[in-house]
Amino acid sequence: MPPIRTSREQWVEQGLQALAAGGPDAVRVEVLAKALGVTKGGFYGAFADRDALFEAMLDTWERESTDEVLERVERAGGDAPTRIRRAGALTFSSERLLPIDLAVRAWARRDPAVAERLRRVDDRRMGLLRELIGSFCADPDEVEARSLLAFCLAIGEHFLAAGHGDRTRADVLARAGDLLFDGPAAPDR
Amino acid sequence: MPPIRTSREQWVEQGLQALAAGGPDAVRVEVLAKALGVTKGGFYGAFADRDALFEAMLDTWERESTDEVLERVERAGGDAPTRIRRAGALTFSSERLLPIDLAVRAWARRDPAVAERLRRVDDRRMGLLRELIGSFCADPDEVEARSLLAFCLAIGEHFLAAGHGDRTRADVLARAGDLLFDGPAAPDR
DNA sequence: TCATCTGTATACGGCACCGTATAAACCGGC
DNA sequence: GCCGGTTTATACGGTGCCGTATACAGATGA
Repeated sequence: MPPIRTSREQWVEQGLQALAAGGPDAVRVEVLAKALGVTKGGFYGAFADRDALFEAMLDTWERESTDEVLERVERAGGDAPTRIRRAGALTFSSERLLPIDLAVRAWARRDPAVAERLRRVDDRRMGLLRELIGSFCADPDEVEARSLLAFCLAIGEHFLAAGHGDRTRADVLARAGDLLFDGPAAPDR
Repeated sequence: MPPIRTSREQWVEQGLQALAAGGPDAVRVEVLAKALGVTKGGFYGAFADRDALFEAMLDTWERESTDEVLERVERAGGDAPTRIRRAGALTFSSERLLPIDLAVRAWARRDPAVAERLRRVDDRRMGLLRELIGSFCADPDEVEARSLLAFCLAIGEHFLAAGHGDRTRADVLARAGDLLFDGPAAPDR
């Protein structure tokens, strides 16, 4: 028996790249096949149909975005702030995960099944943020508000087109992070 | 000569609704025609092609999102905080503008021409935020950081799926707004 | 009333894509 | 070498959509 020339994983990976670049409407079986250097002939041996590919893509994304990130973070250890920053970096500085994440977010606005998966992922991330911020902020309401602000900053930043005059986006982000991750009576710096 | 039965404005409006509901890929000439109760026959008298409709849609969106909002805000008057809150409400509490805004944001990530328009719109909005926050915060770097946080909160909130336990999203948003729109030495509440 | 002008319905060719069917290419085991 | 099973190339029918061409309908102005 010949080895599998194009595995399910390859189709999923190519599908995720297409999703990141052009949204779910850009995930076309024949286009993926061309990108893989084959025709669509083999696709329907690995997947029942296009929807089955979507399911597999979302499975992969969900696992990579939560379990794999958290596992790596826990293995590396460190205190709460360190762990959180590492988790954020693994997700939102990832050349691979970030564009997929943003595409899934836009997709979730018009597909309830995607929205439910995103909710599972985001709930775990919010849990981490609460853990970090709760380590220096006592008021639970304020912990929740700061966590939401931090999460919205990490996501919304990529959907915002405004400039900042002389400053760079990185400068402003750094300062915003200081505001969020300092206690309420922080001295001016 | 018969009156125009389906005006450019009607095509644009239907196109914006489709954009809001399903992204640019959902803006299909024949689908819009069916929604308007006509066939696509008349479309190509009003627009050269589908791209011309996109241009007109973005023109309308850009004008409604900036000039019309700002004009109404200035006409209503009030101090800086009042004007800003009114501008935010007109945009992000609008059943009409909000979904279009979010769709344009996702679209801008893969179309440079859309990204440039969004930048013009966002720059004006950031200008307003600086004006509000500058009215009670002296440090320009902090003004910029708080403005970015506020803008990211307004946008990112709609791309975030996480829940907040017993609290409602509105509760958490209100508390986050307090954090942003109070001075740095705000007393606990 | 009739010519005319304008927006529309309809029909068409073309393209991209989905999912199926079938046959050929391929490799491990005999 | 040959077999058997698996993967793939190719061809096909079907669908949905774009943009064009053409004919029709209805209001307007002579």
